[in-house]
Order: sequence, then structure tokens, then C-alpha cells
Amino acid sequence: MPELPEVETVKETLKKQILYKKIKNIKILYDGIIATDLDFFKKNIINEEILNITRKGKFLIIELTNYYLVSHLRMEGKYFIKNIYDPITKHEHVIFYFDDFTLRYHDTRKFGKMYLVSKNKLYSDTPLSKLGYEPWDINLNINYLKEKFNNIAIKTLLLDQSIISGIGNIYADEILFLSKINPLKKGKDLNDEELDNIIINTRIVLEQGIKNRGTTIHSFSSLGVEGNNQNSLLVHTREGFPCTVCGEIILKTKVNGRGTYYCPRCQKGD
DNA sequence: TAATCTGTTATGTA
DNA sequence: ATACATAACAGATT
Repeated sequence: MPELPEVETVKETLKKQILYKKIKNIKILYDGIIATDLDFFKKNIINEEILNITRKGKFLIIELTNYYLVSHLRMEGKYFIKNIYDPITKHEHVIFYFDDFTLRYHDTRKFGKMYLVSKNKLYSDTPLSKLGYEPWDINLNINYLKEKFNNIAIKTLLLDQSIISGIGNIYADEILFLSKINPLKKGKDLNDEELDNIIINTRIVLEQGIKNRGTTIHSFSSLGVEGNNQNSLLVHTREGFPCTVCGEIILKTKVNGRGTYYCPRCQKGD
């Protein structure tokens, strides 16, 4: 489920379910999910208590007694709470055992990653250090974007996690639609007003996504929580439908290999 | 039916 | 520095 609003939703839901619980055992059914040393992971996660859960970009950061467990859901990672003896299903790859329930990491495409690191290595041994500002960071301003935006498509730049962290393919389309900017326009060709609109609309679009508890398109719910932001999307997945602003038919194209929806009239010119 | 394409992501290689 | 392939799988499309 994961762009920033979806991960934020998972974080809040997980907090209600596993905070202050102790991990009694772990079962790893597919090693590829574990991005740090496997033996270290298996050995040290036992008897750790969940002290807090936070988020940075699209990463979940689970603070344990002595370590951080960092989890990235990539395309289809999900968590489910299940009973201890519920049968293990095909796409459950990591199972955390607590006293009277289990937390199961489910991922049909197996792209997700987990890192278990000592507390002083949260940034050095995970990809967190590469992330740019959170959308609401005070340092995210026009000058920062001018410094970072080069001669490539703005859509691609919005997906670059080292500039702003947390925007994914759905919300990038929505941000550009609200900002009336063509997805292929080069980042360095944007004027001050356009850059300002991007910052403002990034915040609006992501806040709305969080309020709606995420967007549920291809996959179903995580932790039983279904987002309903898909009902509020203005362009993404709306190919062939009229633009809500001008009535023009929404088009779909590809930018840097990613499906991209836009209104050819509202978002003219590249 | 089978082959092909697509996809809420990110990284490594060229 | 930017584009492309890759990871692995299911569901839709040709």
C-alpha cells in the first residue's frame, strides 16, 4: 500500500496493536526481505519490546529495546495481525510471534525490505540517510527546489526520494494536476510561482491522503484498514474521463517508465 | 492457452 | 548524470 499516507496509516494502526508488546519468536520464510545480516536479525530480535513506531518518508521505523527495526513496504508489503496457529499463507514471509497473537509481513512481490540495526546505526546502516526533506519540513522552500531541480522531468523529480521524501506515483500525478504543470516539464524550467505551488500542493495532497487513510487501488487493506483516498483522486486512474476542472479528457502516458495521468488542457506544455 | 504487459518502489549498472 | 534493467508475482490484456 505504500506512499507516505499509506505508511502513516499503517504506523498509526500498528501502534494501536503492538506497542509495548514483546517479540517472543520470529519465523522468516523468505530471506530476501531481510536486508541486514540474517543471523544477526534472527538472534537479536527475540525478546525485544516495541517501544515506539515512527515514519520517515515511506519507511516505518520500529524502535525496540536495543535496536531499530526499519521496514519498507515497497510495492505490496502489508502487515496483518493473526492468531498464532492460523495457517501460514503463501505470501507471508516474516512472522513475529507475541504472547497471544502474531504480526505477519505479507508481500506478493517480495520487494519489501527490513533492516535490524543497533540504535547508533539507524542512519549509517539503512537508506534513511539518503532521504530528502519531509513534505512539511520548514527547509523545503523555493530555493531548496531550485538547487535540486535539474533538467529532467518534474514528475521524475517528485519521485526522487532524496529531494522530497514520501511522494509516490499516485500523489505525484495529483500534485502536478493541482499545480497545473505538465509532468514532462523540466524541473529547472519551473518559475517561482510553480515551485511554490508544488510545495503547497504536495502538502495538501498528502494531508488529504492521510485524512482518507491512504489510497487503495491495486491491493487490498493492510491490517484490515482500507483507505478511501481513491475516491478523491482527480487524475490518477482517470484516463478517458473528463477533467473535473475543464472537462477535457484525461490522458495517460509514460514518464520515466511510470504510468502518468494528466489533463492536456490544464497541464499544457512541457 | 500462452505470451505479453503492467504495476502504491528503489537500487545497481551502464 | 541520466536511462534502463532488475527484483518477483498476479491479474489484465492481446
